[in-house]
Amino acid sequence: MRTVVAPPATEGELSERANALAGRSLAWVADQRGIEVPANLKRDKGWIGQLLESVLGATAGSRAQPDFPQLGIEMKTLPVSPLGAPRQSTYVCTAPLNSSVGTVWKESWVCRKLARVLWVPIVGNTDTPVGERIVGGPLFWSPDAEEAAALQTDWEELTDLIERGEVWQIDAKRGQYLQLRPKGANSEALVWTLDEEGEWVRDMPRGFYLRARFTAQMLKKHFLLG
DNA sequence: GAGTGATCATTA
DNA sequence: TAATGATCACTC
Repeated sequence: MRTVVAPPATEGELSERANALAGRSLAWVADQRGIEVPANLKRDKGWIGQLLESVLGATAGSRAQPDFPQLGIEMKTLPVSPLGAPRQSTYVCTAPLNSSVGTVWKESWVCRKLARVLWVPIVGNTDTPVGERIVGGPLFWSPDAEEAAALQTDWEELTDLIERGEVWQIDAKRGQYLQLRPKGANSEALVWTLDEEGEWVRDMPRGFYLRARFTAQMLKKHFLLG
């Protein structure tokens, strides 16, 4: 059995661990943990994220909590091209379609999840073998006033529609930076939600995602200021 | 090529 | 079933 890496006690310690991985290949990182590198991610879509969680000492599991509960930090890998451009949108959290709570931005899952994030860029293209992709320099991030305001605007628009029972007419085109997309095992997956008339109906589970243009701007700011 | 909608694995 | 980790794959 593999040993478990103890959670970092401080953000500084987490930063040290993350920086120690910068420049390393995923094959090297996986070898540290005695983990095999899959030929492709077709059936292991979350492999990179779970590998990094394992090596950094994040709490394993799929609980609705930050990866580092004591530090209040969420870790996310970010696939980027060799030029540094994000290749995909980033999943934030599940959208609550059936709960009557959290209608205030500051208390929302999105706001709390993004309050403090450790971004770990993974450099490579789709055709780059998984093991040859390189871990980039970590970025500890919190949204600035501008970013927070933009996210809040998008979140409020989407949340308002959910509350009005109009989830069925939301598609991924809404939202400047934050979008709502299907997030289930497949298109057949169902969850309970309320329609316009307050009747319980079944619909697709959804999740909030950050558009690539948002993370691209974020990296650009960091690059220019750093 | 970008972006949306679909999908895969695992754990609680 | 619902949450986590995301990328795949098809359409435009």
